[in-house]
Formats: sequence, structure tokens, C-alpha cells
Amino acid sequence: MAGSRKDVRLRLQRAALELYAERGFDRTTAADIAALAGVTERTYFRHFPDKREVLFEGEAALCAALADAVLAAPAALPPLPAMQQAFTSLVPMFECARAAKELRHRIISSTPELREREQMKLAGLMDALTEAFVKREVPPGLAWLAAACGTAVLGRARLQWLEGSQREYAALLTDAFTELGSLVAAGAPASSQ
Amino acid sequence: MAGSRKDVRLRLQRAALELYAERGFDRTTAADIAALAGVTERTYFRHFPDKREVLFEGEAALCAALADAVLAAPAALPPLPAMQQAFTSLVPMFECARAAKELRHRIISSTPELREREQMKLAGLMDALTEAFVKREVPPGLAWLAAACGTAVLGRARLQWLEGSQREYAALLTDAFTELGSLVAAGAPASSQ
DNA sequence: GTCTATATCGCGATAGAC
DNA sequence: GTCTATCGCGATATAGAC
Repeated sequence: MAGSRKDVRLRLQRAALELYAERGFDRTTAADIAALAGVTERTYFRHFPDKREVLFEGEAALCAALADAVLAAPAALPPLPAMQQAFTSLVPMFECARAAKELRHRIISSTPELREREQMKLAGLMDALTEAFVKREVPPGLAWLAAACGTAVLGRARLQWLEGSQREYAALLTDAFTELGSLVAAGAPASSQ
Repeated sequence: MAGSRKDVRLRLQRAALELYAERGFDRTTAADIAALAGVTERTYFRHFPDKREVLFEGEAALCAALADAVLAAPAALPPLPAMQQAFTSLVPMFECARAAKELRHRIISSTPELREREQMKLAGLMDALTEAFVKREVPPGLAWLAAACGTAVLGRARLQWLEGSQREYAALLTDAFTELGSLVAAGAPASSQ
């Protein structure tokens, strides 16, 4: 019991990342993680509701930050440009701790159960963005669709970055937004029957 | 042991739907479902890998059908119009068994664990659509983004239909595609800095 | 922290369908 | 006779209650 009382969460997260990477998610028990972090299994479950959540600390904060950034964009901006500006303003937050994020991404990608949870977090992000747009007086239907598209664009940039792209995160974001534009421009405005 | 050997899966699905609706997902055990279907718990798990999957039978087939429909669209069509045509061609499949689908949707919406699984199925749909576009020679990046947008549009139409909209499914789809168009048209083509 | 329910899976045996 | 569905028993581990 050396100097350690409040960083338990952090040690649990690191232990989980390490064990999941080594043996894989299913061959790691909650007790294993707890032991490596120097606490009991019970303590693990007091910090995280299940075996997955330990990898998703801070996702809620990220959603909030993104939603706030959208709200902070000039009121005159339509949804897509507002998101482009908001996302770009948060690039510093996105691109920190790249190695750890890459490892985490590899673990999640190779584990269906974790991918499920990640999808859920993405849904939460969409909800947060939708709410932000509704506050900006965007009609609810459009708000939802805009949030979905923005999440997709962000996901595309993020994926390229996680998979080792040498380009700047901001450039990847700009590219993705441009791709979205060209995609819709290509198809007629959907007025066909 | 009356006349029953091959429809076990179907009976399990109906039993699950009924029990989840009555008592809720967490207050229903796999044994309950199995009992109501007239088999043992062990047999349940031979048909479905977990408690959730019983509600998602046929999702894979739907993905395949959508991907096929996209492939069947005229080669000259850009991604979005191709999806609009593909989705519209499958409207009959979408709008069958509305009451059952509404019930299922209510159950899933109110259960985080089931929502997770549903998100996962949506991700599978995106993958299938992406693959279809790649086969149509759409660059992978655009293909992924197109699939994401198409999934969003379909999701929006589906949600309105499931929540009781009186409009035709096909009309809901057209509207959603139109909304996407107006959304992107509103923002400049993202070439800003 | 202890205790418990129960989800999930492995194994060997049995019973019909072909 | 194989093959497959099912059963019954038992083991492990997650998650939640006390």
C-alpha cells in the first residue's frame, strides 16, 4: 500500500490496456486487471460498471467539448461549417497521446464487444451534437442528420490518423468535409423519383 | 413434445419478444425464454450466442439485400442516387410487419444493452454498403463516407416510420435524401480554412 | 467485502431424421 | 449406420445485492 489512493482509476485503465493488449479482452478477467492495479476485483467494479467501460474514460467529456465547440461557433454558420470549425478547434485534444490511442484502437477494433461499446459512444456523440444544433435553431430532423454526417466525417479523419496517416489532423478533417461535399454535389439534390 | 423441432428458433424469438416486452430485458433470463419456447436454457444458447442476438435475426440478410440492391443500380449513378434507388426498391421489405417492428423498436430503445447491439448491426450495414461502393469503383474513402451518410438517411426514415409517421416509407426516404442535400448545399463546399 | 444470481460455454449422452 | 438437435450436468466469471 504505497503512495496510491486517487490514481486507482488511472492504474486500472493502464492495467486493462496492457492486459487486453497482451492476452486479449476475453482471456482477461476483471480480477486480473484489479490485481495488476493492486486492488480487489470489487474495487474495479466500483470504478467501472463493466469490463468494457475501463477503456472509454473521458468519452462523455469529449462529447461535451464537441457540443460546446459547436455552440461556440458563429451563429450565422450553417451546421456543416459550424462543425468544421468546432472540430478543428479541438484538434489539440484529438491528437494528444497518439501511441496510446493507437494501441487502444487496435484493441477495440479486434474485439466485437468493445466495438459495440464504441459504437454506443459514437451514438452519444451524435446525440450531443444533435442537441447542440437544436439549440442553434436547426430543425430537429436536419439537426440529427447533420450530427450523423459530422460524426461520420470526424470518424473518417480519426480513423486515418489512428492508422498512421502522416498528414495533420486538421488537414484530414478538412479533406473529409470536402469529400462529403463532393459526394453530395455528385448526386443530384435527391429531387428525382 | 408435440409437433416441434425446426421452428425452435422462431419460437425462441417470439418468446423473447414477449418476455422482454412484459418484464423488460434485465428481468428476463435466458432460462425464461427457453422455458416459454419449450426447450432448455442450453438449447437457447446453441441457437443464439447471447441474450441480445435473439432480437436481431435476419439483420445480416438485410445488409446483404441492401448491398445487392446498390450493386444492381445503374453503374452510371453516383453513390447517393444509387442508394436512393436501392433503398426505395426495398421498401416492401422495410414496411412489412409494422406492429412487430414497432414493438421490437420500443424494447430496444429502452434497453442500453440492446441499443449497443443495434448500433453494431448498423455498423455492419455500413461495412456492407462500403464494400458495394468499392466494387462500383468508388474510391474507398468516399465509399465509406457515402455508406455512412446513406445509413444515416435510412436510419432517419426508419425512425420516423417506427414512431408512427403516417407518410409512406418511400416518401420518408425521399425526404431524408433531400434533407441531406439541403444540408450540404447550405454549407460552402468546405474549402474554407 | 462477502454472497449470489445468472450468462455463457464445454462435455458426454441420447434421440430422431436421413 | 452417420448427423444433427437436444438434454443434463458442471465450470467460470460477470455483475449486482447485501
